[in-house]
Amino acid sequence: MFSKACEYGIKASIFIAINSYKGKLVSPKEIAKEIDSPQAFTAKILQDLVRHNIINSIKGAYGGFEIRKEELASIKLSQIVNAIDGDNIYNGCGLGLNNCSEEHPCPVHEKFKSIRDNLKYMLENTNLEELALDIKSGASFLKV
Amino acid sequence: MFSKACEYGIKASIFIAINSYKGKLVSPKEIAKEIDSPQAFTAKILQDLVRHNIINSIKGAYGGFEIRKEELASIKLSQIVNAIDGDNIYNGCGLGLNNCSEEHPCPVHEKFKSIRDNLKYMLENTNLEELALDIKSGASFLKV
DNA sequence: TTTAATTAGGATATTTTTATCCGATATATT
DNA sequence: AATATATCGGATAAAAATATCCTAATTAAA
Repeated sequence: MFSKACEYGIKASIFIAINSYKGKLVSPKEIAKEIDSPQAFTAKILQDLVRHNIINSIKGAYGGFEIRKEELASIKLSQIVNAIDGDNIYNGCGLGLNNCSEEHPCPVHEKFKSIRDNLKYMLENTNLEELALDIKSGASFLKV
Repeated sequence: MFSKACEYGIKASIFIAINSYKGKLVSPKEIAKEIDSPQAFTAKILQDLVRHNIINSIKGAYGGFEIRKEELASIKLSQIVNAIDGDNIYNGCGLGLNNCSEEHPCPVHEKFKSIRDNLKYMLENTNLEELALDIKSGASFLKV
């Protein structure tokens, strides 16, 4: 469904969100340990998220990554997915046709429509704050 | 969503299905042209589908690929997807956790559940015959 | 039985994705 | 100003996915 990079990006964002709640900055090292991902590769993804203005980086000593508290509830999963994988997963054709549309549909166009739309709706209506709260309460987990 | 190989596999199967209706065998060359895919790579995928008993090959002169007419309606998209990409797309965790479950869910487990289940249901309840009939009637298209 | 047509399959190449390494740059503290 | 601690970013490596090429094996027809 998503690329490895995107899976790491989502999990990293959630972990950063949890810590930003407490006002704590986190490093790629801590993140990679917590989400069980390769550290250097994860760092690249973090840079990508910074460039897309999804997370914030504080450079230099005592630096790290954070997400501004007031933005936690407004950052949607779709932003992270789109930043890393693009929008093909929820906007593209299921069989890879470039010009698939209602007027010129691929064989699975109708069958995929509701699935794709549900996915899109879900990604656009799930925010980081709710995901972070579930981790904090022990309702969900980032690894193992 | 699916790999390129899987997209080609689905489209190839549909094209073979259409021709098998008429009792006509088709070659990798014809298939690749019709679904707009690289020929040799497509041929590999066809071999894979043969090994999985989804399509049938007739070797030697005047040979080609076919699907037994009586099986057209019973071959499901899920079989093709599973043969080429495995079942991860509709059975695996959205964030790649190995042991994601109701008892130990990833952060998006609940949110993904209905999407994954709908996808699974759709793939398991869509057969090659209906897809082939839509192409034949001009209701859907394999390329461009 | 020879020939031509066709799938099977191994070897290899290319591209993309995933992953690692290291020096440059930035910055808070001493 | 010097130092220690971080992120940034370029170079490179490794693995996986995608794609190509060539020969072997098979088989219908002449």
